[in-house]
Amino acid sequence: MRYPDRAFSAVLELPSCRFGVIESGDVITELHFLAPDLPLKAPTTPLGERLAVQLAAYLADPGIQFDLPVRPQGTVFQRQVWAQICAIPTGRVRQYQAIAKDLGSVARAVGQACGANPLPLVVPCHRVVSATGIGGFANHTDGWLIQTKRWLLWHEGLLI
DNA sequence: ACAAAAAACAATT
DNA sequence: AATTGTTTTTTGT
Repeated sequence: MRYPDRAFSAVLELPSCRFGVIESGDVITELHFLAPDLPLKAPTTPLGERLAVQLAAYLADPGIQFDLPVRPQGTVFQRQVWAQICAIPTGRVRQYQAIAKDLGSVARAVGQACGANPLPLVVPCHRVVSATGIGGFANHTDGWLIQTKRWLLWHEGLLI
């Protein structure tokens, strides 16, 4: 997996892994799931602090919404997919197919756009699943990343 | 440096 | 195993 060259302004803790934050100026530009064995790093910026607070709130109650200044950058198609994903309410899932149909595209293209999502969790790409199973996560179909997707769905009451 | 071609991809039938 | 749409990487000029 390829990590960005810029440094994380904070590395927070999730039950199944770590969660890295990258910001530029006054907005968050990227979030990344990181391997569970990485060292934590306390937020060094007001924005990182704010995310840490909201993350803690989400861990306590999956119903809360993230409210952060973000700058999503991507192609037109990717932003359309991300907009569809943002429209999925907490505790609900949607299939790649369903989103593809709305956009006049195909499921596989939607999956690829999900993988390109720079703001996982805030843009809840974990709520998008395949027709036959759980689908992939962060460009993996197994390993601790997919475990993280399972955990998130479970946290929202969608899996046993 | 650019345009074209090929390959890759979180899927579905 | 064939196919889909989009993005990324490779190849040719």
